[in-house]
Amino acid sequence: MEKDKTTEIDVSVDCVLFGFDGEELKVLLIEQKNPADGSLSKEQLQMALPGNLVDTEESLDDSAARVLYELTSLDGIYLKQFYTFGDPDRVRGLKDQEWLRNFRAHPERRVITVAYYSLVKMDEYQPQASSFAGEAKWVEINAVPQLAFDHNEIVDQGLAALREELTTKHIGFELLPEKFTLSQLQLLYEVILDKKLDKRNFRKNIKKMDQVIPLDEKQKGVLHKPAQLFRFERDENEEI
Amino acid sequence: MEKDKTTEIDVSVDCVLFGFDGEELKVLLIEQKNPADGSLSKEQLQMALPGNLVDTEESLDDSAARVLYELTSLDGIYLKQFYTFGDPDRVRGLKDQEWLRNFRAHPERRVITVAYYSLVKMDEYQPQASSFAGEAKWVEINAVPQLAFDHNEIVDQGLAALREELTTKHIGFELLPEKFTLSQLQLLYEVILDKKLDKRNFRKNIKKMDQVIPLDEKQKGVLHKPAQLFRFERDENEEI
DNA sequence: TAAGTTAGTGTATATTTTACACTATCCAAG
DNA sequence: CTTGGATAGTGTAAAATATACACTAACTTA
Repeated sequence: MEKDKTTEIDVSVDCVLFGFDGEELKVLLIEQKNPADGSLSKEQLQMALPGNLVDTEESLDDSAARVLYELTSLDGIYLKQFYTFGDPDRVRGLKDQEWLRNFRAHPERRVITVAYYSLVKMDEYQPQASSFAGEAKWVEINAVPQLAFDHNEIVDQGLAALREELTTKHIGFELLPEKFTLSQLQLLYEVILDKKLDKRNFRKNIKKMDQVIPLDEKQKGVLHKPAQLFRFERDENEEI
Repeated sequence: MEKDKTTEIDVSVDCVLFGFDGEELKVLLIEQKNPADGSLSKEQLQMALPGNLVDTEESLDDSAARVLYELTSLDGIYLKQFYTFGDPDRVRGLKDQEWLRNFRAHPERRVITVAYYSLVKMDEYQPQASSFAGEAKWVEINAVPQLAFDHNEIVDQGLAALREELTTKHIGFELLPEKFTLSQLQLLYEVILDKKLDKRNFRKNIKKMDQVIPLDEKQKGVLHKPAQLFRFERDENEEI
């Protein structure tokens, strides 16, 4: 009698894509270009995280990678599941947000979303004419507007997860160009953690991890003492 | 054209229920009593984690609490989401496990599961004639047999999450009776972390958290020096 | 009252974290 | 070619934290 049950629930993934432009930490958000019914004024337009329904034969990780790829054409990017959001009314029944529901889910069904965050080198990123029917924009993390659904909460938790992972596993390199200086790296840490760090202590810490490798090369064309360049070497046993 | 999509995916929750009997760390597993078709020999019987499909109007957290309640009649228990497992074939298509699918999902649909772990005081636990059609058993964590689906992986990751949370947030008290001695608490830590701890250092650590409150009461009826009893006081800003 | 058993306690050492300031090197401008 | 502006790069002392370690106290039972 319990046989052949199904749930009336849709499953999506959402990605909190972090990027760093050398100064500020940003999040990639998408925006509806032309609301289908024209009923939304400029003010009512809301941005949202890139996300999509999970395909029937696709793992959650693959689905998140697909969302990321469709948006950025980037592949092999650091991508990590951090939480699943599943309140019954987190998506359904929000009158203002018809346009978003249109490409996300059946209007009668609730949707739970498995959230990932991802670190993208902004210089490699190519905005893509979207399968999301929206325009992608980098938004400074402290200037994220009110988003659709519960996406503000997802961004907040994603940032918390990023901070945690940055301090314990030092994943920050993923956001920098191939060759970087220690000052650039420090600035990245400071921006993500939102606090100043001590230069000498920071360098001590970084140098005792042996994934940071000095190159035979210095910064060029700067109007001050040029810094040593470094590259990051991934751990053997690490997946992406 | 992307409108009215739905996913062909079922959503369940699974709970890794940890219990401590004063000596060993245990996990609650359920076992099928009478395979419907009688085709499964003793050897083929597999145990599984308690879990269930998420109801249409129920949040994921509520769903996990319900599974826990249906199994133990316990309420207000520490319960934490730790990961969502969603490989396309993690449930569907496993021939040996028809009986489990019978009460879990439609045989044609894949199911993703949001995994929670939970800490249960074993002395308060009352095994319940099950809505799971199976018998519940506490199994020592190091003696967990091969389980159904990907449930061994879920147990492993649940244990890892428990360890993490124990060391950072000291949630272990949830597993002990109301009044406990520091030796009992230390043993609990040792069993979960699977390593010996230094008695004096452990006590120093515990005593500098001010959630552990000494009572005016000592152990009775033991054949050695009776220990001071303590109780745990929850943080103000903590949810369950 | 002696033997068995676990409770309970402090100190010295090692390790990790923090705080802190000056010299070096490049570029551009005068 | 000298000076000023800018960031790079470096070491040490003090504080805080973590570790290692062994004996006395209190109860029960024989």
